[in-house]
Amino acid sequence: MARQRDLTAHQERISAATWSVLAEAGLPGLTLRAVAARAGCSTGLLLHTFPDKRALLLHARDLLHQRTAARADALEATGAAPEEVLRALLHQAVALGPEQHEEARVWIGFLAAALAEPELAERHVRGNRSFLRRTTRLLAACRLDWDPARCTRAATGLVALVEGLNVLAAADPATYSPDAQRHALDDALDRLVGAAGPVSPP
Amino acid sequence: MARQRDLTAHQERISAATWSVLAEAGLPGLTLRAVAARAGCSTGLLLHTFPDKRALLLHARDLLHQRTAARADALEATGAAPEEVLRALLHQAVALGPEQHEEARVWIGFLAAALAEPELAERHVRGNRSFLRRTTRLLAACRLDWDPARCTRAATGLVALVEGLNVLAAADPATYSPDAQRHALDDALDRLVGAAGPVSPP
DNA sequence: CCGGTAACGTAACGCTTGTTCCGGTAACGA
DNA sequence: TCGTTACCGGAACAAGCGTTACGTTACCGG
Repeated sequence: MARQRDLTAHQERISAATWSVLAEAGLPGLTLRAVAARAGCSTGLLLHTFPDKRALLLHARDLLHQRTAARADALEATGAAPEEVLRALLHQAVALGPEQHEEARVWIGFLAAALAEPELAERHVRGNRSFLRRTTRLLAACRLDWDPARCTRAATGLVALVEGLNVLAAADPATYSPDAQRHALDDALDRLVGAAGPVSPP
Repeated sequence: MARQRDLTAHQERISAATWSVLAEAGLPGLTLRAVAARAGCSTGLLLHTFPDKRALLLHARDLLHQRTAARADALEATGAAPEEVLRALLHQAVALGPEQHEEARVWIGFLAAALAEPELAERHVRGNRSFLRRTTRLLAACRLDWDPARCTRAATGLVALVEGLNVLAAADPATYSPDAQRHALDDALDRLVGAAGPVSPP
């Protein structure tokens, strides 16, 4: 036999390079050669790891979804009160630090690509609906007095607010500063699940 | 002398074709040949009307901003109460009908392109800040008891909500239906400027 | 230690892109 | 009516793209 490769490791490294290029150079700058240069390999390895560019994009998109879902699962697994989990979930979903900033840029790139690629659109819809379901579930746990329809409507507003902040902050971080985002998010949350404190005020 | 052209008409028609292609085929499908075909002319005319592709994009972007600004100005010129104007402004900014749906797709395309093109990013920032200023001004007229900082913060949340709804509805119109968007927007507005009625309830 | 095999880099291909250039054409003044 | 002049279409260009095919290299079994 002969040498054997670590296919999963290659996929991960190349997907990471895809994110990096997408965040930095945008959708038109996302070429196989740029990704290969960022990953420190040749275009040959790229197309030995993925059948074509579309598959590369899909895998990178799936990885983005898996990563955010894992973070959310970790938050829920802490066993904290639903109010806390909901607040933490939305706060970490918003673009505060430079790392989440890059993620927002990547997200926009994938979204723009999804408008023309049905397969990418399907991933986007699946991911966002998953986020919306999770938010609805947490909100319902906070407001036991609300019927499911009302929870869904309120959660829709929360998710839209979060994604709007992400999108706007990605393009104008000065106006949509971390403080401004936190305020906007907390204002909306306080209205729904009560004031800021983790437990009900005395 | 010889025949003379209507430069402005050409610019408008070509920019309209640019929107159409951008909304339908996305950013990667936006080629000069596709725009020319949609406008019913040759690529020669495109580059006699605009020096290059970048200038074409910038002009189309400016036109989008001008058009939304004109709609907003018209709303303010009606002389209605600021509560009504604010509500109407945000409702028409959200993607309800198919026409505004297409506009949202175009907006996403420009946004994604702006992440790599500084000149487009500048237009985006200018346009969004203008929208934010207008919202802040209207909100301040509704809530005379609030200080400017609070108005700015609340307006930031409103704008983010509107753009978030637009973005999400463009990719998943089933989940973010017109009804869902209206509810989310009215919920947020009712909290800030009082209940739904155009005038104060009896 | 060495053959053989799988993995990888490289170079080339065909295609499409943005852009340029020139020939034809339609309108205006005389 | 006719010549001139600006305008427009379409072919042609270089560059860059995704993709393919082939040669090289590095590893594992014997």
